[in-house]
Parts: sequence; C-alpha cells; structure tokens
Amino acid sequence: MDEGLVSVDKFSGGSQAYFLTHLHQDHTRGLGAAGGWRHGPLYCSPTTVRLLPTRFPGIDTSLVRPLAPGASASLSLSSPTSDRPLSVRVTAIPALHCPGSLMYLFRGDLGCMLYTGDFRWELGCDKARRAKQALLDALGEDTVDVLYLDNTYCHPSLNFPPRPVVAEQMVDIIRAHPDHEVIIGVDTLGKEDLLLHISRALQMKIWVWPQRLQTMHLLGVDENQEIFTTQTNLTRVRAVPRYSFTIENLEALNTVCPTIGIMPSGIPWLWKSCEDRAESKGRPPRPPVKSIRFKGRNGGTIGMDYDPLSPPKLFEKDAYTLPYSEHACFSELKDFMQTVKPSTVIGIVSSSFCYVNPRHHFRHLCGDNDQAERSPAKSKGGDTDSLTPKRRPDNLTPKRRPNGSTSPKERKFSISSSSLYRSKVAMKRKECCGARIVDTEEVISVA
DNA sequence: GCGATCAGCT
DNA sequence: CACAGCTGATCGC
Repeated sequence: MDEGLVSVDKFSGGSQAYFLTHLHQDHTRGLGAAGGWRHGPLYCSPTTVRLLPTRFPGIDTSLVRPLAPGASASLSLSSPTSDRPLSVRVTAIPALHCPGSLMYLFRGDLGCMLYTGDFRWELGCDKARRAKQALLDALGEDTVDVLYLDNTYCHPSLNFPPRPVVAEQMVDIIRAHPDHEVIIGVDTLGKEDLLLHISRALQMKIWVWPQRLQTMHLLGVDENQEIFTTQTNLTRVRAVPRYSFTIENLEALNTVCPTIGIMPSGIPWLWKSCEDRAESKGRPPRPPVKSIRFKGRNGGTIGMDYDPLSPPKLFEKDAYTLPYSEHACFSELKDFMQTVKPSTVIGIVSSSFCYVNPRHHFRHLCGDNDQAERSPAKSKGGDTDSLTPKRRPDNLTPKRRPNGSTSPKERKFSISSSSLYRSKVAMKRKECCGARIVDTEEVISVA
C-alpha cells in the first residue's frame, strides 16, 4: 500500500481518509489538535460520533463520516506517487471492545486489509457470533492480506472467561460484603455492561462521577435514569476513575467506613498476591491473603486457563481484581486467526508489557507461514506509515509510549469543588474532567 | 496567561 | 509491568 492514503487511530495528517476505532485516549492522539479537525474525512461509528464533542468540543463535524457497524463506504483516493485513482471499499465490523468500537476491513485496489483495533471475541455470546458473521459476510471469498491484530493479551497463558461470567463473580463479591461500601475502577468509556449487570442483579444504583453520567446518557444505556446516579447517599456501590483506585485511597476510605475495591482488568500481574508485590518493593509483608469463596459456575463451560472455581487473586488487603477484560484473550485471538486466515499478521499494540509478535504464536495460521518477515502489502509497494504500527522485535523491552496529545475539554460540572490546591493547570483539568480522587473521598465521607 | 506537548508515573 | 489515563513542567504564542 502506498504511503499517505488512510490512517487508522492516527491523526497527525498526511493521509486522505482517517479512521477512528474507538474513543479511548491512546487511540485519538492528534484529533484534538489546535484549530479543530481539518486533515480530512474522519470515519467512526455513530456512537463515537455522539461522544466526540464531549472529548473534542471544537471538532468540525462536517468532516465526520458516521459508519454504522456492518455498513460500508467507498473511498475515492489517489495514489500519492502516481496520481492515479484508487478505489477502496471499507466495511465496519463491531469490535465489542467498548461502546462504539469498530474494526475496519479495507478492500480494493490495494488488496485486503483488516485493522481490528482493540477488540473482544467471545463466541459464546450472541453479539460476538453476530460480529463474526458480519465479518464473514463482508469478507466473502476474499483473503485478508494483512491483519492488524489487537495483540494486547497475545500469550497462551492469558486466558480468561467471557465477561458475563466475570460480571457474575463480581456480583458474588459484592453480595459477600453486604455492609461494605464498594468502589470499582473504570475508565472514561467501557465496562458499561458490567455496571448494568451489577445494578440489575443487586437492585442497586451505581454512583458515577458527573462526566461519566453524561457519557452513560449519551450512550443511551440508562434511558430512564434508574441505574446511574451522582448522588452518594443513594447507593453503596461506586464506579470511580481507575486512577482513583489506589491502595492509599482505599485505606483512606476505610477510615471512614468499611470499603472494598474491585478492579476489573485482564492485566495478569494484578492477579498476583500482595506478598509478591510487598517483597518486590522492599516493603514489609502485608497481612495474609484473605480468601473468598465463589459459587461454582457449571464447571467446565468456560474451557480456559483461568479457573473460575478458584478465588480471585487479591492484590492488596480489601482490594480484589477480576479478569474482566475488554481485550481478546489468547484463545479468542486464536479463533480469530483461524477465522480470518490472513496472509500475514502484525500486532498493533506496541506498549504492552510483554509485546509479542503475533506471528510467534500464529505463524502456522498465516498464509505466508513459510516466509520470514516480508513487506505485508502485495506487489503494490511498501506498507504505509499510517497502517504500520510501531513494530519492535520480540523480547525487546518497549520504550515508554509518547503521551497522548489530546486536549480533552469536557463540559464543566459543579461537583469539582475541592479545597486542595495543586496548581492552576490541575484545577483547570479538574474542572474539565469532573470528579477525581479527592472528590470521591469527600463525597463518601459526607455520605 | 493560556493551550499544547512532553516526561514521568501508576 | 500499564488495559488507559493523570499530573506537573516546559515551551511557544
């Protein structure tokens, strides 16, 4: 593929069309650049369109092209080198990562490429089976020349149950602590289904910070406003920003009232026991790990390495972590590879703690398995910067990822008052983004 | 003084 | 460790 044609999750310019897979900050770098968006047409899901102004208030929506899951669009591009016209058809496939997340399948004069973005692929769930069918329908007889794969958890040891199973485990934990306050660490987008499940199962509202409530309403997940609230006295279960979820904060909250924390995450090292962490940091050992019993969930229905019958690992006192992941685990990646059978595969996650070239595990599922690394495009030239992720060899420690360059200017909320002065910049950001650590503590201590 | 970007951290 | 994100420092306007 020639250079300068299309970019996915990269918005620094130089392309003729731009594609956003989902609205997490590390995928939107460059979108908030000064002067608004004017590099070219910007394709994303209708859900993402709806949320876009909350993340990028100044964005010029005339350049935004909503692409519904399953829908296609034709792109008329021109070769930057020869000026000849190029025809490319793009199809959006649900990625099931967070609300509005999409994969993009490109086919046309440049061959066939599939960019998954971040995705989950739980084929025990209807949504994933429908997504798989949508992908197969879109592919038809075509073969994917290059698959850009979410390799976040691309290691055979990283298997976890489908999200509904883990959601039920979380309900069990909360039920086992009837007199505790509960905080759950979440990001600005994602894990809505988990919170909905908890709310329905326990018949309990869930506190979220004001900006998160706005997101819920824009997503339409709580149309009757029965589930989520910003009023602290209505519930003992709170979803807090992931960065408020620290041992220090949990201990502080416990001085006010008994509180447990639950971190839903697929990150494997969070499953380690607290002793490991204490020793590794030279701190005195923590108290012994408390164990929690879970109801068995139909024994072998999960068929993964993670054993749902064993208690979830506790990484610190009063804090639990459960493998609720919005990224595909290894067995799902394997199934995806078997379904797509690409000629070659390239990982898109370069900052992973254990970046693994997916070819290492899936070479045998690639059409070009007998060849070493080669240019992934057909005979049309080298691959584009834009569609080539930051690649690095196996077993190399990743460098620190450059930070996001987005400038989220959220609408203001009144809850942001805090007596803790840090800096004007911090205060400004605080105003913009809604509740933070201190707000959460204040709010809970008042309750 | 302000926003954008970078460095550092979890 | 960093899924995605927050904070403070610095730079240019």
